Amino acid sequence: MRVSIKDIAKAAGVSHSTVSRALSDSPLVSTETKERIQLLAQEMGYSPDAQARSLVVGRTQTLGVVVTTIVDPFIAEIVEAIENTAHGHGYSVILASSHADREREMAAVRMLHSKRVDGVIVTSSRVGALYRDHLDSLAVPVVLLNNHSEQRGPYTFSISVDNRRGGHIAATHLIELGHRRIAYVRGAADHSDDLARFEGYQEALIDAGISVDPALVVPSTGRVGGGARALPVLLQMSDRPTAVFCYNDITAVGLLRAAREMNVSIPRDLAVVGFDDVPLASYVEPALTTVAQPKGEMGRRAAEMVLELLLRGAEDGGAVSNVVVQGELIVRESSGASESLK
Amino acid sequence: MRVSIKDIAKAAGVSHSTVSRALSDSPLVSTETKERIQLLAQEMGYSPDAQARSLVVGRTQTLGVVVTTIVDPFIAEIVEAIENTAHGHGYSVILASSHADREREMAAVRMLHSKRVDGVIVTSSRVGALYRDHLDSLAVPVVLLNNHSEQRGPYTFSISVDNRRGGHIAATHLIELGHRRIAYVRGAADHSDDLARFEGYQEALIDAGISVDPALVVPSTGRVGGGARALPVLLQMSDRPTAVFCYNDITAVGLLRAAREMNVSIPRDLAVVGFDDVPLASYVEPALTTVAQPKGEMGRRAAEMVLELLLRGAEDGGAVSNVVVQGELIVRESSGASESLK
DNA sequence: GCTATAATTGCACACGTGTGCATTCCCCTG
DNA sequence: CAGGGGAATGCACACGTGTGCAATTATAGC
Repeated sequence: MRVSIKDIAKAAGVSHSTVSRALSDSPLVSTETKERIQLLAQEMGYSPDAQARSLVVGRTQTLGVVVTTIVDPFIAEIVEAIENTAHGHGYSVILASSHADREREMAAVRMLHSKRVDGVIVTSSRVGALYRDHLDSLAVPVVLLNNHSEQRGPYTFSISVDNRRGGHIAATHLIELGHRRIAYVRGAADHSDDLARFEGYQEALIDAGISVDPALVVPSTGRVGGGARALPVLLQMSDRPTAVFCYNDITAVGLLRAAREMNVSIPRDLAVVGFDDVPLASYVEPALTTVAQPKGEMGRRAAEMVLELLLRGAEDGGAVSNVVVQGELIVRESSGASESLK
Repeated sequence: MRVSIKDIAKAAGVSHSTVSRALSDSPLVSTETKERIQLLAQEMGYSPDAQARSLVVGRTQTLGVVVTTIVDPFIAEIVEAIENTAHGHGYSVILASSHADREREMAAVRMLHSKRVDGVIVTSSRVGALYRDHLDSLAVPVVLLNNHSEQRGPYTFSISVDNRRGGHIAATHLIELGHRRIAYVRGAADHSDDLARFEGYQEALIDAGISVDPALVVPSTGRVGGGARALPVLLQMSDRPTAVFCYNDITAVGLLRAAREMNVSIPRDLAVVGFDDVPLASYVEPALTTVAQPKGEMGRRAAEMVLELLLRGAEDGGAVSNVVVQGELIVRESSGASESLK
């Protein structure tokens, strides 16, 4: 049988109130009884019931995390950081995968609501207006990570990477290596991330006095196959590019693989830069130059933001502002020394 | 303000008991009031409090999952499967990372205990006797995934891959390709997984009438660097092996990378087989032949096992037996057509 | 119309914990 | 010695939900 404070109270010959106070180290209990009760609790194998406690104090010390899938190493790293900082503040994490399915996303929110989580973090979801309302109905602070809508509700805040600046950094890197004909392989059609990275790429070219050639922009899918199919398109151009910036690492990896099969030497024939810094990027051959998203930082700051909102009380959230974090260029082999231009 | 069944009761002019029954669709309530109350509940935005409910029914509909780190894609895939089947049965998952740290492992168990999870799944932890006792003190079914101790407590059950058979399959594959001098690169020194795979490897050789040459067994670390360092050792042997079975994929990947730098052609000069089937295995060049652990199946069965134990009642767990799942050989390029022998 | 029975609803308690308030006891001070 | 005050403890209620039992009402059978 599970032991409650009442059992301890009976064993110690005091009321359950005294036990409750003794275990929370209240100054209202004499030192000796406090020690006696604490010892007794340990002997009897007492474990406090978090449910009962949170029922009365109104807090569960629990954060809800909604992901599309935990299998994505990118997301996993964020969740890891969230779990770590949550743990550091005495919070635990309840996980829900949505699989980008509207129905499951709703179910997840309902579940988190019922479990009375103190706050929610949602990663990489395409948060529609409807879903956002649903989130707001939790009446609990919500932090959106890399979401694709800029809206902000009374309870929702966001953290996202500066895609435009990231695109700028990537293109500038190639420009500084001496490239002037730089292609861009796009992501999925309606993706706002893609748009921002593309804009950054264009700005970098303009800043360097290079005119933007629409012919160098090839549409793709954001997946491995898309990257592979993009390479021949680049090679068949009349005035070939000497470098390419890919929407994301996965696209770049597909392109790299195609390059090997077609005997195109990277970076001698074509310099390649990706985006995200997935684990694979450093394992691939040649290792991929990329703009790293600070996943750990994003997870950590998301958790910290929720915790701060919890401290202030949700209604005072006005003082907390959305956060934009910066990506970092990681130079590896695929952008190389650019021998082709020397 | 959050709305409870009492609020609904007041609005409907009935007692809270009737509301409770109406919402759980009890036959004790007339159809019309049932409908009226359900409608009212929806209008008022009612969300049941899972805490309060589980306080009285004694179940939280929650599973605790303890992992070393969620960043490991191997573990992530298992957790994904657990979350999916748990969700399918109306359970949610609370996640705790231990980082292989004894202190955090203990903290995780304490936390799960307080949160009153109905069951626990622990992946890839080196469960010491002390820790096992700690787990048993939860008085809740516990399933250990790929744990390294065979012990079984009153509440603990286990699911693990058949490492011995996996090693046998890997070695047999190489033998069938015509190899007779097959090396084995070991894992970390005290790892029981390594031992079992090694035994399977030896048995396969013996079954094929090939004598086991201790010189062909090289110690390593189970990490990338260890695999890289193992290659020169193999090459410097007087009677060189034509194939090598590595303790795990990571070791094999390190070896592959070293091979590229040393201009050793895989699989022409050396056939390579790994173990685990990490995502990287299919991306690496040449793609790695490996023995896949059925991660999805393991996660799913772990969750199902816990749920079944929950149904039977924990004390009747005697009828549930530990499970051993089989790995599957996935032939890719690194074991190739073995041209070197023709 | 009366009674037996079924249908519907409310009362009261339980789950385990926290906390405001009253109570008791003791010691100190005037 | 009386009174005041502080320290320590218990009482009782609250949190939101489920449920056994009693109470009330409606229905049916005669």
